[in-house]
Amino acid sequence: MFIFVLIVTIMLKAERQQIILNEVRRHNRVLLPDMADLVNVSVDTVRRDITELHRKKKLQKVHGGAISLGFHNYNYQGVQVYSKDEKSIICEKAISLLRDGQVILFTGGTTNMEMARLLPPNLKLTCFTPSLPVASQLLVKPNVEVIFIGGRVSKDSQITVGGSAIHMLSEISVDLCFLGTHSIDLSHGLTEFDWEIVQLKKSMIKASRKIVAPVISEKLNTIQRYKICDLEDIDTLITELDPKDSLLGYYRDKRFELL
Amino acid sequence: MFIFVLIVTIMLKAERQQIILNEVRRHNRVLLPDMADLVNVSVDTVRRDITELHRKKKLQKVHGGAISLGFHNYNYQGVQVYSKDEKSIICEKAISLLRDGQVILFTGGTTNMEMARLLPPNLKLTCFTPSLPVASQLLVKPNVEVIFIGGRVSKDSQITVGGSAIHMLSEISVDLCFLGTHSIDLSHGLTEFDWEIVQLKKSMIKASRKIVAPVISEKLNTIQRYKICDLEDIDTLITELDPKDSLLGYYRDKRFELL
DNA sequence: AAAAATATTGCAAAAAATTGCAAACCATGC
DNA sequence: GCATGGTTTGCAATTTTTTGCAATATTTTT
Repeated sequence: MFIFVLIVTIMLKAERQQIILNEVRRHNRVLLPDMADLVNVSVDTVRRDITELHRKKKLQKVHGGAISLGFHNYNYQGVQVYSKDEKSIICEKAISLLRDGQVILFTGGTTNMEMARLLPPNLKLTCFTPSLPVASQLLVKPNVEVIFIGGRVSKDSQITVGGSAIHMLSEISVDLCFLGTHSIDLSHGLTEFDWEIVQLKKSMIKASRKIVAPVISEKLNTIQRYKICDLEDIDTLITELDPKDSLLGYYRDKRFELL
Repeated sequence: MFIFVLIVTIMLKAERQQIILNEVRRHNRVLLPDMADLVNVSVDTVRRDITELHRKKKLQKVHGGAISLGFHNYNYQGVQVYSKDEKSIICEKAISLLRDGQVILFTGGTTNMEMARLLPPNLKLTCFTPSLPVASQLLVKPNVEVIFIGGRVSKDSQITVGGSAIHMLSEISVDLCFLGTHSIDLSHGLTEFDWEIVQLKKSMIKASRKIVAPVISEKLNTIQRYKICDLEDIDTLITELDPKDSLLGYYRDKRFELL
């Protein structure tokens, strides 16, 4: 004998959209398949619902689901005037250094932001950063815990600087620091044009066991006003060039690793 | 032997509509065929009844049935069109409270974000916030100094939470706090569904001399799981409604200011 | 560069809405 | 009683909406 118990909860479209909207409001970010499961319809239908709610300005439709209107995501498309290839090569090399469970420190800058964007979603990390754009990129990675270094935010760079940030850095110790920089030079080391950011980066160096500097070759052999550290202070230099490239000449004599 | 018992209750139209209306109020939503079954008429008739009740604004007619007006609160067509206007009305009132030189604390949420976006460019403020979206809006204001409250960032809300943030808050004291909230109720006060955010907001209240709560009327008389504070703890309640609006009834008896 | 996930589009079946219409019903007044 | 005009109700034909599916692009991830 078979007993079929079929429980079909018929749901109105309006009701369904209400549930989706509540879920978005509550979690700020929902995935399409989750919603389809929740309200028991196909993903196509949920997609259509989300599209409709998007048209009505009740939420923001994004690839893979929806986010609440208040949820700001930095899309620095404009910044990508840089050759994307060089940057992704560097990021790829940098990401290959990462292992599950590590605690990482990211400075600001477009390279670090791109790197955060390219992090594989399965990588489990704890990331500290004083950069708003970097943080917002990291936030969409499901397995990354983000800890923001607070303090006064510099308008230009969208990085927290100043005593409070430096104090917070003095209390942490991380495995790896990806140190973005504006200029690098054989004799002058790493330099920057903003005094406050230099102070911050000095603290970051102190807080990190290993320093990795991703540097686009354009920045090689340029100098800015203020010094962050010597070449000797960094452990790994990453460029998009072949390590045998002539541009890297004297850098090879240094003790750090060249990728 | 068959016994047919046919009970036909002859029903007046008004009576029928009252039953439908009660059913809607009780269940928040009804399906058209169910109603036809309940009141023993064709679906066409019920449809006509619902259309009529919809015209009279007693319920909301939707495809396949009807939903109660209270239920979809902040969802439905008419409401959401105004949603942005409501928010700007609130923001305008809130911004009118600000003076040059003040030190302000913004929580997260869409209202605070919108408010940050609408700040007049000439206003000179120092703003603390644990919210990434709010911070990024504040950053484009030339005369606003932004200080970010650091700590672990909650993925859902893009707000820093946890001990570090609370500690940082314990060291500051500001003039005004714009306290966003999910729900407000006469007897339950301000409530929220996320425990960590509640803790954070409690700290924010302690750090502020004056508490202003901008609340869209949709959120009035709703309750969430965890309590932030009593109504008595806030100094000003801002809604988009006219202070004489009946919805605000008992709120007028409270000691705080109503805008 | 390949693979996986997500979007888009067109389509068809089912459900629901609309429309026109006629029968039934009600209240008047003759 | 009976005719008149108005309302209500159910029915059927037609149109619209909703929904899932499949084939095809596009985006994201590996």
